[in-house]
Amino acid sequence: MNKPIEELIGKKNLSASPFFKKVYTLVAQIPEGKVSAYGDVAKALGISGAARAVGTAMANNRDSKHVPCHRIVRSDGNVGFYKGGPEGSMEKRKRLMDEGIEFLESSLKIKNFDKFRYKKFNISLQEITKS
DNA sequence: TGTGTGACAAAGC
DNA sequence: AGCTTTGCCACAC
Repeated sequence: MNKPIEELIGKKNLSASPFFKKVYTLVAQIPEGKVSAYGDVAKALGISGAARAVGTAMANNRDSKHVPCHRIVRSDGNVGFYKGGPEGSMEKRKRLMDEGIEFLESSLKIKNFDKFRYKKFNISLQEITKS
């Protein structure tokens, strides 16, 4: 038997689990030119302490075409990791800059984080409730 | 059931 | 302003 592709590329198939599906649904709402923190997403789901779990969800995102995981950053304005780890941080920064996000000079930190921060997620009761 | 993992966060220094 | 420490959570095995 061949190994599943997920294993070959270093990702596991977490995207099917309920929690991650909800996360992806929210992240998909973030418009271009806006960013949100891992913790913001967790909070929107009513699990304010699950920032770390949101990070896990991003690391295992299978559908970057519809789930703009580069728009999820750290609560202090640092871009955080991308595409599996710190190697991707610069690319993440570039992608965000291309969308109009401003950065501090030679830094991975967003300037005026507040100004670009998106928190108003639309959550239907259904999405939360459905286990 | 219990343990280990990680793209985090807030507090402490 | 930049560490380190400690707490957190969902999920895989």
